[in-house]
Amino acid sequence: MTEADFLDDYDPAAFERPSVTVDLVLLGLHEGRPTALLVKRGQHPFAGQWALPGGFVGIDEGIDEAARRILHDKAGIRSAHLEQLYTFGSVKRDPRMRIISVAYLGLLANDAFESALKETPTLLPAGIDVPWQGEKGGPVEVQSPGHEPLTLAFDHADILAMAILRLRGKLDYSDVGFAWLPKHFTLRQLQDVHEAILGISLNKPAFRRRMLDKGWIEGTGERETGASFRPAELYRYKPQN
Amino acid sequence: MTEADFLDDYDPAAFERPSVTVDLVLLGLHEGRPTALLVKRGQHPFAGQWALPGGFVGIDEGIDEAARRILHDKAGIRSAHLEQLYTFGSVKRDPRMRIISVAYLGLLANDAFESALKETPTLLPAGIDVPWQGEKGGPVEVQSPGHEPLTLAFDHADILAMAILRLRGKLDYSDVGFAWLPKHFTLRQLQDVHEAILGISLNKPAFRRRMLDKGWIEGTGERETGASFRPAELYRYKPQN
DNA sequence: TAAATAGTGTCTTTTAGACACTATCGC
DNA sequence: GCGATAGTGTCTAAAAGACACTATTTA
Repeated sequence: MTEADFLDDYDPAAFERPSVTVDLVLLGLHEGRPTALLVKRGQHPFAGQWALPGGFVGIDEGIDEAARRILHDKAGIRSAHLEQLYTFGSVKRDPRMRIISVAYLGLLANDAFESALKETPTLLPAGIDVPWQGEKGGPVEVQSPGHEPLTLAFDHADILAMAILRLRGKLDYSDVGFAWLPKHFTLRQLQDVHEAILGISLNKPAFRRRMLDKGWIEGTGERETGASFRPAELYRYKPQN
Repeated sequence: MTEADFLDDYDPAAFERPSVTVDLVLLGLHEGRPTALLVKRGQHPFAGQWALPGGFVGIDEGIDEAARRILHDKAGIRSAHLEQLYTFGSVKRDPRMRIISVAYLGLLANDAFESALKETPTLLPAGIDVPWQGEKGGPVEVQSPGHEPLTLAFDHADILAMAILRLRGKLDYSDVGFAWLPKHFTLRQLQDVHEAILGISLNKPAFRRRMLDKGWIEGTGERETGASFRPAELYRYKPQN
């Protein structure tokens, strides 16, 4: 082993180290469409533009742990479906310095989403236009509550687009479709979630068959209340197969 | 904005920074089964055990760039299908210091795989047992060329298991299935690749129909040579849809 | 012509879409 | 009963598995 190899393996101080951050794509279903929670940047670069909430990873903190901490610090949320999305590490992605960012996808149930908005009024619920464009998706458009198009800071538009793609891709072989729903939900609500994520409308009988055949949900025997028409049965997510 | 927020945003020196590395899961099809290229660790920790090839990310180097550099430095390979897999960032994953590692999946065509083995004899081609275990996969067993079970250093067994899962998951909606094949290949070779990755055997007519209907491949009109039986037609991968 | 694999025809099974129909609630 | 939505029956279309059959090459 050469000395260079030795140093490669043993002396990390020989390398200048990048900063590592976590950025969160926090998505909920707001006014019927996928919506992300954004924060406004106060300083340059990208002052005044909207960005994903994020923060530095502490030296004694795992990255998943950091993501949960930032979820709490920036949005006041203690529990959500949180999964790692992708790591963005181009040299120039932050003009100030070298920052490698591990992006996380966070799915917020409606109550968590609304209470985050209420408790942290600086958060912006930005609607996401999800054009169908075949399976592969395409660029997503992010809009202010007044439906004005928004430009995101840094490479955050790429991160957001990747989050939507991931969500779509995992929709029918994982449980992500349930993250936006309360514990008990109707099949129509579940279908609304799928339609919002895919950006298309689905066939009702086929959807019901598919969901029931998967064995992921079970009826509770209870029915929804408050509707001025026939109340639907409430289902619950049944974790294991 | 409080001073703490200001520092959070602007003074990365306030944080001790982790080291960031790239680890490569380099997979080829060797002796009929998925096989990873491993390097032997000379020093503690995990001295004498096998590990994924990896290295530090330079401060002026993007992470994709670092992955390509390490692919070349450690395995002498200049071109391969290389995609980011997942980022591993537990605090204790390296007992010496805080290291966050971005894992990459590299798929090597047969000629690249064999020439890497020849030019870098310290690389070990470790066979991977891929039990079917439903769609979700399970733990993978890694074996030496003599079929002895191997224990991998660090959390590299987890990384490898995730690579296999990724490969399986992407098999029928992406082009990863072609990465292990030469430019021109027979449908039987393509099916062999799929069967090796999935760990099950597939129905021949159904497989052929599916592949041809996808529109991803086209016949070349040429036929394989050297077989002592009816030669199969050679196909090529047709990139765009 | 024998051996071996390439490649196909076709039947069955499964799954998804279409669409109309019935059921059940509040008012 | 009316309006509205829940929930289902059934036909059709598309896709996948099973399996036997034909085709084409070398030796």
